[in-house]
Amino acid sequence: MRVSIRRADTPDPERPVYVISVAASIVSVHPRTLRIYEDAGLVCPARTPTNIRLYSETDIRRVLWIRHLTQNLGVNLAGVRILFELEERLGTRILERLYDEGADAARAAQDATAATSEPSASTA
Amino acid sequence: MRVSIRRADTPDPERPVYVISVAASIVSVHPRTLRIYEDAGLVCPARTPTNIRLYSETDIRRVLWIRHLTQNLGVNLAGVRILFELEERLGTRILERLYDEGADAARAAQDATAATSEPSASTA
DNA sequence: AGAAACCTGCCAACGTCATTGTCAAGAGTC
DNA sequence: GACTCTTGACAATGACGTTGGCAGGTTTCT
Repeated sequence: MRVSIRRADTPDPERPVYVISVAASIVSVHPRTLRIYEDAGLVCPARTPTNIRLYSETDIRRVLWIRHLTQNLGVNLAGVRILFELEERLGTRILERLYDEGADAARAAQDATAATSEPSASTA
Repeated sequence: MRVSIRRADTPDPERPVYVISVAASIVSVHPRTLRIYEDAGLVCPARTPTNIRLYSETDIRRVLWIRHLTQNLGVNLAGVRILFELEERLGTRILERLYDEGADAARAAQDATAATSEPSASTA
């Protein structure tokens, strides 16, 4: 019957599942960095009733965007905040355009390195 | 009939008029800074046939945006470049929204008085 | 012609930021 | 009970933004 607690059968990207150490290893950053992002208002992971951070897939995706913007495009956290707020205000997926743009630049730059496992354009 | 060389009777904001020292004093920065902005691809002042930079009103406006974004909002030059490219891609005046946003933040920060005529659509 | 301002390129200083890292004391989880 | 989480502080490293100077050369104005 399997009426047990539902696990991966509900692929809700909003569901908070990853504790900070797991989230940090997923996105390959120090847990400290994730806390800094949160202090900067760039990610808002859920909390357990006992105050433990839990990151959802959406949170992870968001962090990957921050990494892409800061590491690949050189934008600082203030710029990331502006872009996020802008996207929210415009209700548009401007980040995807940015990613395409970055991809264009990167491709034009060296063209090598296929296998782009970066934040995929979910496209809704 | 005054068919002489036309001066201020053509208020074309695109016309290159200010040499770098004048432009720098207008926007209150070091000439060095303007050259850095140009190296970063953020402004492209015209040049005389003998290679002297000439800034138009539009260029000045653009530099003032850079100053606003960097000094008031803390965005770095990479972020400014992204925002400029984004605005160009979208064909929208997103910078003005940013300015309103910054004005809102500043007003809300120091002008703690109520009387808010707008129900800022946060809450999500 | 001569002074002043422009050009490019380099270097340097100062403050700030981004990231990682650690240590502490306390609380939650397995 | 051992491990991981919480916040808060402190520090080191590397990079960036801005101003500033200096070199040697060209353009502009008087």
